[in-house]
Amino acid sequence: MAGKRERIAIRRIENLAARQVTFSKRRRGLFKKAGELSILCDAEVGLAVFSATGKLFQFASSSMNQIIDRYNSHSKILKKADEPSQLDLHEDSNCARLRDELAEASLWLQQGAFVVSKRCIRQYKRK
Amino acid sequence: MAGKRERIAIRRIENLAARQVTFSKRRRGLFKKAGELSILCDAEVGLAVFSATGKLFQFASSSMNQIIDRYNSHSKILKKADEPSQLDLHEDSNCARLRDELAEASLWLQQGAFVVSKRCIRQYKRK
DNA sequence: AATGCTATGCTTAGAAT
DNA sequence: GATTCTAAGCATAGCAT
Repeated sequence: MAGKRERIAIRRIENLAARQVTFSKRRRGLFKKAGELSILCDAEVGLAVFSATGKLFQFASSSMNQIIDRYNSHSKILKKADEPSQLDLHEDSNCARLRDELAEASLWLQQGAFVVSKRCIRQYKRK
Repeated sequence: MAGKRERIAIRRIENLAARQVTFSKRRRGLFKKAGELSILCDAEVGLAVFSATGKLFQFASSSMNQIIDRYNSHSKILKKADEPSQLDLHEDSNCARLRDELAEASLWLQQGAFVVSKRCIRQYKRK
């Protein structure tokens, strides 16, 4: 009845059912630990997990977009710290990123059977 | 001599030295678990941690850029993970969610000395 | 700041539901 | 495919170095 447990090797679990169960259990454990680390140590944590079947699971102590932006700026600054006109190099990518985000948000809303309200747009434009 | 251990509450550790030690230990544990999950379950895992002092630690089972790209193409389309409540999972409405994202993107651009172009807004409204 | 120790709490493999 | 149960295996809090 009770499972007698042995240590497992860290390699791909071949049995599909066992792999799925382990994925479910360990994923929950990982997300819990990520949340605990962010709270205990005042850290910003972002975690994205894609299952073998392509499903996305995510955790973000703040918001994932904020973390990705911070990651990108961190990486770029590290890579191009000696680059004099750094901001200029980012213009196109920043604009493209924004358009992508707007497009994604729009798609998200459409699939949620919503339409972006004109009031949201007006509020946004006033900022 | 041996530390008698009690369960700890999950809240910010006030003592700086203790917080740093815990950050170091738990961060290692978290990265180890992330790697194990990716191998055992054939999952793609990306993890970014910013310490309270702004230092970046990252893990990616493939490459972080690849994971971010995959995230961007999935995040707004697929349903969220089963992760127990974090800030960005509980917006009251999709409208608020969108507005926050737009504000975030706008802030990002402003920090890069940009203003959101009106053309971006018009493109967005047409969708 | 990082590492070793060890008792204790937490995670989870395996089996059953 | 998720959840429950139990016993092992693991992670780690508190100290000491």
